[in-house]
Amino acid sequence: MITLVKGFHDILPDDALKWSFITESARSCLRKYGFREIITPIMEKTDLFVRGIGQVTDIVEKEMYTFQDIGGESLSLRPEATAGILRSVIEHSLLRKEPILRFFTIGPMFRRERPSKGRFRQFFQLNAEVLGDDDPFTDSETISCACSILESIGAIDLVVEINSVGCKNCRSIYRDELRNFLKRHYNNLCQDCQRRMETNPLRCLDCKSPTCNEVMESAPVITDYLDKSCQDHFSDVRKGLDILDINYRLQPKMVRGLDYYTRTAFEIIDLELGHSKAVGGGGRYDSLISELGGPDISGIGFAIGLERLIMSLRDSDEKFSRSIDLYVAPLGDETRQTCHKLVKQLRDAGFSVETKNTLSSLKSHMKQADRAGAQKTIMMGSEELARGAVTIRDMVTKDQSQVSLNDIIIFLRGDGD
RNA sequence: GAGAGUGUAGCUCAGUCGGCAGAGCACAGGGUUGUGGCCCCUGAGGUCGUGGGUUCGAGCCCCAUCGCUCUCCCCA
Repeated sequence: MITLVKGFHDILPDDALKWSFITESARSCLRKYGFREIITPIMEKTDLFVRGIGQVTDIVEKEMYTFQDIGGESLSLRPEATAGILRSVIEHSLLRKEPILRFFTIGPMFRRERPSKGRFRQFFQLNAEVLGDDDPFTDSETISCACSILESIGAIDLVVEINSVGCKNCRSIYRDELRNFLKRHYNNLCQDCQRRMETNPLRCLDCKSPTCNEVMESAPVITDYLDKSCQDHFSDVRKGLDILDINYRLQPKMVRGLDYYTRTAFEIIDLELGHSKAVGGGGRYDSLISELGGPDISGIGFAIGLERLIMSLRDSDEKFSRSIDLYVAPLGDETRQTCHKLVKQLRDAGFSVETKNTLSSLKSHMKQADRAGAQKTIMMGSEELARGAVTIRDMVTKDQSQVSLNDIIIFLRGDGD
């Protein structure tokens, strides 16, 4: 038997119902916020991610699916969506057609991490980006959009953790301060942090090693090093969140896994799901667009992982039960041709229809109709065939009617919606 | 990468002291010659993860190996 690739997973039909519920809820929510869908390839040139995400991030260092194409070019499966969207926007000069863009995409991302509950190597993300608008209210509006999406699929107890990681200037001042601090505590740091101290000191802040944690208690925090404009921006974002009644708390030590974030950074945590696990996160990026060759404008975006949301939905919910309009049960060999045709006519008329072509007993047809969640079952045996009629059974009320072949569609439409 | 757990029917899992391979659910047929869900009966379904060893005899004991799950970690 050939099995799944480790860390990859199938979405089987029962879960696929939840999947479409989530993506459809999200789409309708995103449309309300003015986002339009964009679909970019799952593979890009490796350099896009190296330049976009940052060379020394964990993702680029050891988690990308990177390989050499036959032509010798290095390609990678996308570990996140933003870089690809920006590449596309820049490549097609979309920002010349309109100054502000709101795009979203839903699709698979790939990271070669260790799989665990709700964490996979191929995972689906919903990703939304606002480009060309750095007003603080755009930040709070975007965060509010992310919360709305989660609420539309049933999340009740959300809290937004928010921080400002500053612009390039204040961050470089802070980074030096932090590095000085880390040097003084070098011996108490874990190996990773000793290395990260030079390459990417901010990552030390959310190191989970207990000793590092202790050290970090007294570390300087970024919010004390923000310049005037970053401070103002951050405080206006918070004002926006207050206006929109969004439940948030400040998290001065939060940093993101990707290097490109500046100023606003946030994670959304579903307290209901427990484990203080983030169901989404994102932030603002001031220079990413220009670094990728686009105009010097700012953007903000967020990502929501879908697997955990699917897990949080209940199987028993009626929304996720199998259902079709009609089941057609031909009884006896002589009715099969007429039924074969009838099924096609019903489908052409817009009904979802199942049947079983193999000759079988009525009992077996009924079981199949029940399993398929048919609203009505249409039966035809030799008697009905002779009269040019069918028997239609309502599977809920058990009422049965004799209906002439010519009147079936009228009967079904008059009876239903 | 570190730690722990677990592999037996399609699924969830029992399997006592080493002695014929089991249950529930699901599936198929019947009870009901043309009526689903509930009930009853019957049936089909197994390389006990894999390879070796001990033994008259191994699902069970020993060794090796592989897979999966969870935790740490990292994130979304």
